[in-house]
Amino acid sequence: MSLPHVLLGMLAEPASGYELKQYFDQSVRHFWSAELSQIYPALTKLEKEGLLSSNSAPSDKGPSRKMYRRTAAGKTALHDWLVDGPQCRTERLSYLTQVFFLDSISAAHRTRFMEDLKADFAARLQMLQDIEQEWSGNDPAYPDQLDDTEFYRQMTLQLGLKKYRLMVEWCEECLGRMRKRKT
Amino acid sequence: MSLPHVLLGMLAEPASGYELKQYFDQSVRHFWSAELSQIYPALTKLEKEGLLSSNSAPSDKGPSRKMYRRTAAGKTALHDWLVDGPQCRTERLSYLTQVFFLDSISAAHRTRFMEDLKADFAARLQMLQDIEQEWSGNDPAYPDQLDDTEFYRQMTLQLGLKKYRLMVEWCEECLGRMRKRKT
DNA sequence: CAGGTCATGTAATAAGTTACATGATTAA
DNA sequence: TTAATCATGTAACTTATTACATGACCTG
Repeated sequence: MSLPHVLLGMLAEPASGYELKQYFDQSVRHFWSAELSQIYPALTKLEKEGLLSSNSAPSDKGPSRKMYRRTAAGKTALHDWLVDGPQCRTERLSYLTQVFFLDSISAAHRTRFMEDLKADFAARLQMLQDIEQEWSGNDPAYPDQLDDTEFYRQMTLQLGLKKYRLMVEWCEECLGRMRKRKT
Repeated sequence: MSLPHVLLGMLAEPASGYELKQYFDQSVRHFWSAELSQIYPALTKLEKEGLLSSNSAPSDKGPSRKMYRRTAAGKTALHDWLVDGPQCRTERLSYLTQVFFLDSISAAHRTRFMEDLKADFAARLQMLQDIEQEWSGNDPAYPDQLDDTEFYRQMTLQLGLKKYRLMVEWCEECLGRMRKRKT
């Protein structure tokens, strides 16, 4: 039950469903995502529950948009969700189940697998590094003098960077250990 | 579409649905899980597709069990899944979306949140450390002289250990940075 | 006027969780 | 005999993905 809360969080400023999808793709992409076909019904439901209100508004480009804003009840719901403490659902990492059964394929295929995995993590790391470079370059307050809103967002970016660095490192270690065994 | 493949992977040795659930809870719990209500239909479907076969067999304790075994086609399906390369689905980490919006609550609540998060990661780390200690204590081959099957399983354990250590470290860093800002 | 992007939705399917239902066997 | 564990399943619901449908507006 997180998507509704993420939407409530993003609606500190009024926005349309279409815009919210863009926020997803720009800012939280490395730890959450949602399709438009999931966002629109979720917004409708939140409005029905009184956590959001909406009105039609003209757009700069294109047809008129349905702008949603958070109600007082919506703000409370967001607050409650956060104060309730961390939500750690069970992670599901397909690629780790694959590593777990990696003995089922040939040594050559295994090496290939771990190299592909490393490349994938390296690419994700690069994306986050680009974001950080841009952010730190444009904002002298980066990272510890940022205002609260940006400070906590930076914390999630920092974790992403650390994590993907670790993933790449782990892949390299694995490849090294695998090489040693072969000889 | 991973659960069927995980089941195929686990069925290197014949097992019942009930046993497979126990394997889930014992071995891959930190990166995959499944309920019995999901496992049973999945097994039925895999049998219908010819990737598994089954027969009834008496149990040591309790009623008779339906033992599944992997067919040749099942082994091929597992092989293909692995050779096809790493499956990196989009991760969904609720707690990171919460951190992202942490500016919405009071400083005291934020600190509390990060401390709870740290405690959660620390507990998970402890569990994995216990597993490692037992394993390395009982098996002189640990970790680099293990046979292939166990070697690749150990790699997933190693990543878990690294990752949760990093998570705890990140929480501590965050708490430190938050403290500095307050003054 | 054709193709792109802006904009909002529905339908069908897949994946996963929670609750419910049933019954055998065993240990206290 | 009664509670726990062993054992298999169904039903209802939630969450998420993919495909489909529609139409406005803008640029070349």
